[in-house]
Amino acid sequence: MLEKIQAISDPTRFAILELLRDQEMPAGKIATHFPSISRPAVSQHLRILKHNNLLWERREGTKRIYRLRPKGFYDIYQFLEEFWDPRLQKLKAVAEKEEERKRA
Amino acid sequence: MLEKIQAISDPTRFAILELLRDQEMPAGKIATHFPSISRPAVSQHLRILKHNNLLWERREGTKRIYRLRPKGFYDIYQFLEEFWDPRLQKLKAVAEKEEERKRA
DNA sequence: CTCTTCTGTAAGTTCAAACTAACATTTGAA
DNA sequence: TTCAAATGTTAGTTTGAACTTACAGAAGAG
Repeated sequence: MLEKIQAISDPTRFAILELLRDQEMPAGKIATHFPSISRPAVSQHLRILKHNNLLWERREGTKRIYRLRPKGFYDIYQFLEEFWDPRLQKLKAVAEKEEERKRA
Repeated sequence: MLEKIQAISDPTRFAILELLRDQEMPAGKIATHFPSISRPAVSQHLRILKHNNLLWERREGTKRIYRLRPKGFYDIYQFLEEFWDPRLQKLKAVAEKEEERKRA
C-alpha cells in the first residue's frame, strides 16, 4: 500500500493522473503534455501507475490507451480512513479475532 | 499536498506514525524503536512529519513529545476523495463559478 | 556555574529512483 | 514482404532523499 501511495506522490505521475481524470488517452499523446521530459520516462511512469492499479490499459492497433482506475484511489482512501479513525481500528481488531476463532 | 502524501509514503515515517497512533512519545523513545537507523535520522523524519502537519510537538523539560495529528490524514483523505469522486468534482466546479460571479 | 540528558542541526556520503539515448517489439498499411 | 507508426525495454547517468558522523543548543540536577 505504501508503494501505491508513493506512486501517486510523484509530481509527474500525479500530473498524468490529473490529465487522465477527464479523458482516456494513448501513451504518445500523454507524453506530448510533458515536453520537458522524454517519452520513455513517461512510459515508465505509466508502467508504475498501471502496476499499482491506478490505470487501466487497453490496446487499439499500435496504440495503448490509458484510463483512470478509480478503485486504486479508493483503496488508498480507505486505507487512510482505517488508519485515522480509531473506531474503525477497533472494529477491524474485533473482526480479526473472530477470524482467529474460526481458524482454531 | 503531494509533499504531504510523499511524507507518509516513506516506510520509516509511516512506521513512526503507526507507533504514535496509540500513544504519544518523546523523540528519544521513538528512536529506540528503530535500532537499524540512527537517532538523527529519526529526528529528521519527525521534522518532515511535523512540517506536513502530521504530528504535534510539545516540550516537557528537555524532552520533545510527539503526538499524532489526525487532521493531516483527514486532509489527504479528503483530497483523494475529491480527486476520485466525479460528483464532488462537479460540485466543486459549481461552487467556484458561484464564487466568480460574486467577485464580478 | 558545571555537568548531564535530550534533542536538533550541519556537512558530507550513499543509494534508489527518475531520467536520457539507443535499441527492440508489435501492429497495420502499401 | 517491407516500411512506418506507436510504444515498450535496456543500459547507463544524474539527481534527490535518506542516512551517518560530528557538532551545537537547551533545559534541569547538583
